[in-house]
Amino acid sequence: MDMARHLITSAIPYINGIKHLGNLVGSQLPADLFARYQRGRGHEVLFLCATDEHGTPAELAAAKAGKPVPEYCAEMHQVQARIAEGFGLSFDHFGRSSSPENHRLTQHFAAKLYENGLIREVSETQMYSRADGRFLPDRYIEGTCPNCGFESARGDQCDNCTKQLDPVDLINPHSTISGSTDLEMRETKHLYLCQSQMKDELEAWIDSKTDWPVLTTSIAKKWLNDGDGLQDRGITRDLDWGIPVKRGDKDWPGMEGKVFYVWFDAPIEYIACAQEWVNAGKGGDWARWWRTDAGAGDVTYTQFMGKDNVPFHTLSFPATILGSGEPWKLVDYIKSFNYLNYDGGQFSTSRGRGVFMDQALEILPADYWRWWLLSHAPESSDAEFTWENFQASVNKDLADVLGNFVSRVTKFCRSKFGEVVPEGGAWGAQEKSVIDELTTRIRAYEGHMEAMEVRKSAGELRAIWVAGNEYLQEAAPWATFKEDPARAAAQIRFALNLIPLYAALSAPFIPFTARTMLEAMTLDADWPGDIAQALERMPAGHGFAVPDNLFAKIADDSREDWQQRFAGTRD
RNA sequence: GGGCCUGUAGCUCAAUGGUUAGAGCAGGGCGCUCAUAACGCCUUGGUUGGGGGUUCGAAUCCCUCCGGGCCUACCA
Repeated sequence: MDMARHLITSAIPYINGIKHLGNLVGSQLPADLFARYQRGRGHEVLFLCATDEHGTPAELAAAKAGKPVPEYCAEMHQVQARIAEGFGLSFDHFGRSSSPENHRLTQHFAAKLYENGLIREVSETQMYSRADGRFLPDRYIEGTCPNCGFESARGDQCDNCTKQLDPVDLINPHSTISGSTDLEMRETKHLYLCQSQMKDELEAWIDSKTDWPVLTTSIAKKWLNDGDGLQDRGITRDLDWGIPVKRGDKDWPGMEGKVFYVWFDAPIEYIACAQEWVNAGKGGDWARWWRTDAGAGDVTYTQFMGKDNVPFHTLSFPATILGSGEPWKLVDYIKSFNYLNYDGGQFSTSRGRGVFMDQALEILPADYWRWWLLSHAPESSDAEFTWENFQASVNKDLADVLGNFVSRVTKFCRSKFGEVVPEGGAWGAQEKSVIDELTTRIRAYEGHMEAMEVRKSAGELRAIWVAGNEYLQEAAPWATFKEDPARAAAQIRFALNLIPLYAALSAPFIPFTARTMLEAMTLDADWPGDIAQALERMPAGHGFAVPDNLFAKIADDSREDWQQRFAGTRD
């Protein structure tokens, strides 16, 4: 097989707090699924993610925690890194958008864009809060809606009547941070990225991507063509914490004290993260992944993200890369996801509603979550987490279909032949028939995984597990053992060999369990090419151990407890 | 307001305009006894949100109405 090279990035999670299961299934988890699959197929993979650390919310969260921003971010990065590890997210590097590498690279891109005439200065007025000592983004200002009278209307939009607002329109405006009404419109100068100049180029590029998910292209087209078309975008902010506005390593006259906007520097971190990966001693050459003049021409680059991130990845970031005039690698495929809702509503951090990543790992192993989330990934529309559905899927798919299969095979063998692959007999028509079915299904599974059809992949994998139980029922080694022990030995040898096969195929979904299965069989993972051959990996005499039950069922009591615990404070 | 997505079995979801709309779960029946009372086989269940249209043929394309969701450029 040709060795391909896959660059894979997950949308980088914001530093402000621990993410919920909806965030996880929208980017990091499917990205990990794809990365593990491509590695399993023997391809070269660079899988990158990072924390997105700049912006107003980070500064406010640090202030609330009573810590300097750099310290707060460093701590939260560690927290997120540990949780990611707990979920088995197999990043080659988990970087930080505040890294020195990203500072240099972001300033470099700004210089190139400036040289190419794609940056202009704009003088504008923005709401300034004297009490808070800072400019406030529109949504940090609340007041009474001039249209409907709603008293908690945000400066960008009224949550009650959904009309778009300008903060100056609000009646009795005040800061949501301090409550202060001491606000004024103050003049400030900012840099804008001239995306509008690149509209045609971007549109032609989007149009060429006919295989992208509708969700991705429809959002991109909307931004390209809505109203007056693609608008130039401010890429600087008046904040303390961020990447100082410079042209390369030179000062930018008139922009002292300002930083780049987080949505300018965050995607650049995808590249800087590869440099961090090298500087951390994990890799030798980042350019062969990112520079088409240094070998990245044969790289396939895939991005994973929730739908809210699509405009930045389809338009702003490509504009940055193309506008630089340098040979950077552009994304080849953007896989986007809808949202996961929680039990009839949205996940809510402020109301403590829904399950967050740290809590999930406290109550159940990562594979339980990975399986449910991936097999219900919100691909075609928003999806919904309910505890009943979660309980049913985990108990049926994992415990009954896969876990019990491994249990019944290994325990039967131990009681009749000992913990060693039995000798005798040969495969017949039944085994041939199973090999044919598995071959068909595994090739279909590979097709779905290549296409990043997550739910279809999960469905096919489950059918592959079911085939093992069907075989046992038909072969009935417990019956043949009485008449023809050699035949039973061949049957159980065949069934035992399904275990490492299943482990290899299942590893992208449930890596921890897959490892347990392989360790019990004392084998390494090996992606099956020829299935008949793959089922000869454990010959007669090969020792194994009966593993503990792979999955515990979720009891009704536990489910009800969790349902209560994570319901949050409703209204 | 505008745009996009979505509505299919009790539940979660499939189905390049082409046989009788399919899976899993749940429900019912039978079988098996190796296994975590697990597994296998069979089976009930549909006016594809409503109405109209195009077509030899519509879940699929068009119009309209109803419901759900998302986005709408200063949260990230």
